[in-house]
Amino acid sequence: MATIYDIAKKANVSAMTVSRVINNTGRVSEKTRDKVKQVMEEMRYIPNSVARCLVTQESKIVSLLITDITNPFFTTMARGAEDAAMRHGYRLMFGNSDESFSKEKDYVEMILSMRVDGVLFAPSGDQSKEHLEWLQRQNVPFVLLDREVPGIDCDAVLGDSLDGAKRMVAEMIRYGHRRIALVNGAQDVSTARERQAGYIEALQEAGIELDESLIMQTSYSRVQDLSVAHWMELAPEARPTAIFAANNMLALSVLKSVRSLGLRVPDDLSIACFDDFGWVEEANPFFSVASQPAYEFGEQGMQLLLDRIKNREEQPRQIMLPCEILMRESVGKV
Amino acid sequence: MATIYDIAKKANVSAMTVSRVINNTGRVSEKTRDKVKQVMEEMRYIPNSVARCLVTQESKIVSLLITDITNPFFTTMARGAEDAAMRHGYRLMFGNSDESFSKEKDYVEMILSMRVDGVLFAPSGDQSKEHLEWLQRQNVPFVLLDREVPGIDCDAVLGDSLDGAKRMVAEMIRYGHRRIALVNGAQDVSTARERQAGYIEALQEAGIELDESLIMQTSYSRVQDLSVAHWMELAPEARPTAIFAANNMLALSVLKSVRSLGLRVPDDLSIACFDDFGWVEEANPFFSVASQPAYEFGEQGMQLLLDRIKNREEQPRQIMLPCEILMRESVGKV
DNA sequence: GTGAAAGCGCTAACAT
DNA sequence: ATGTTAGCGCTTTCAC
Repeated sequence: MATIYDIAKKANVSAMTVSRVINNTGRVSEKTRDKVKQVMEEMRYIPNSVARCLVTQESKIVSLLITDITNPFFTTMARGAEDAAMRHGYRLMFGNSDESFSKEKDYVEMILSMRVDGVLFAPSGDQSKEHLEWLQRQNVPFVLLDREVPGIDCDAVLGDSLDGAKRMVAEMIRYGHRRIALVNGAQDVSTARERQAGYIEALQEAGIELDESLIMQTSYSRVQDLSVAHWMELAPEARPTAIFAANNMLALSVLKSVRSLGLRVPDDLSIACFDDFGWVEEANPFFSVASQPAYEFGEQGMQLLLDRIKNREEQPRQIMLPCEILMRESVGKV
Repeated sequence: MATIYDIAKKANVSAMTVSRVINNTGRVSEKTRDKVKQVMEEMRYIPNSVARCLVTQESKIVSLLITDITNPFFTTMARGAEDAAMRHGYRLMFGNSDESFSKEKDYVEMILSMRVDGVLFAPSGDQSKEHLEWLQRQNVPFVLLDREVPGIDCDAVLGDSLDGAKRMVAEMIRYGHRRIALVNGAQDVSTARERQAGYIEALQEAGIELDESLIMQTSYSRVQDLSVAHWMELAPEARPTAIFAANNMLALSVLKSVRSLGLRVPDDLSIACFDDFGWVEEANPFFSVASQPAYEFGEQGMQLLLDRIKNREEQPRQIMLPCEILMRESVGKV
């Protein structure tokens, strides 16, 4: 590939002049500029951002690390982050940790060694603290998305998981459900803890006694073999009439299991969950959800990150985005 | 951040020795190696891949450019590509062109200037030729995914769009449908042309006359305002009893429009489409689809790409992946 | 087994 | 308005 020296030689100027033309910096005469531009066209010159990054110490690239690229909540978030980055002249590099600590580590290593300017980080869990401290030590700005990490005080865009879960469960209670099961993500993820707390508060306020056996701890990632059979085989009075899933992927796993038992939703069992299904839900409104503004998560997170890159000394800012309770077909009255 | 010189100084060796330790290349005595490793730990050294890339002229990064990050077909493909890349010691950089020529151009520029080792490229349409020729001129290896581009002879992983569409439409005919509408992507995308050809062949073989007014040309990207009202308002004998959507996103748009008209699927109208919905469909089997092995698209595409990076002179290879017809609830018998 | 020198492609700082 | 020099952090080559 052509370098600025190739251009310089052919245009009879110095490399520095070529650099000035490329970056629109410093004074270059109209005539020289045109000549250089013409030669760049001819030789199909493309600036080497690797070399540029090495000297300027900035890449104009920010990284977005999400935990599940097949989850519409995260891909919609990615779209928001992408649009905001582009608007400000930054390029976005996606990474997908797949809810896995070790894949997350791989991506953090890549991010660090590539010297990106900042990271939008949806942590896989509390252990991500290690990775975040790594970023801090290397002085790489980051913003947490969707999930907090205990012990890390930083910029973040979070949803109100406690409130959302509480309101959704309260709504199910209003529909007449008294035995509501919870299928939760792993306890080392902040949103899972908060959604469980919201679930418990809603039950308490309705005077319903908490039944620990109706809580299933699993994982936000695609769970292939999730089964609710042990609940559905209970005696009628012990059997849950509704299940609250702590995220959308879990709701799909629950639905799969329910369907495989030959049961219908909502006739035999109601299902609600956190996070919606983006485009799918819009066309095929089925699940009752506590919906979070995914696009805004990405957009506002990117805004925080770019601010932080400009000014590293500011106080950390936390943004909490509200969620909306949408009751749809999947929850029936008892 | 620490450099190899910082390490070298502290370990009382030369930078070259540090480099040897990092890369496990050349002979370094046990003692020196241990010492260097220890200092690297202490100083939390992270290699600067930007500097390394500048000298070695390779980044060990490949790029995956998809056209819709919210489409499960492409995100599943991304997972396949990611897994295959990781297995071979490459990092993956995602890009999302959003079915837009100009966003695609931005990403191609970034890819070129970052000097990635290769590109897995799902083109936005025939005009992508310009971008691909750009890559060719700069000698960047690439593999086409899902869509061909006329005039570009290269490695590719494609689905059998013609066959899939033909079989799906034939199946709908077998269900008793005679008036089947087609909601298609843009004509400048190879899969849209082929799916239309398959649709037409199936009708011909069944002796059904083609009615041009039952073909709608739109775009694969999320179409907010797609309406099928003009068809549904036709006299009963002219009205389609089924709609074949050329991809999954279009099927959702169709469903949305159908629902807004107060019609039920499949009772009032049947819907089928190309590509399935991944995880959603698995739990909630509704759409009849011509399903493509999305994960394998990514996986095999990455394999082709890494082969190509190793050996640039080989003949171009094309892989055609079969698709599977899955009849589900959304198509009823007439 | 280890080190010194040169250079990857670019830009910042300082000439002219 | 344009050019020269130096150096970003690393590896390649060659010398010891």
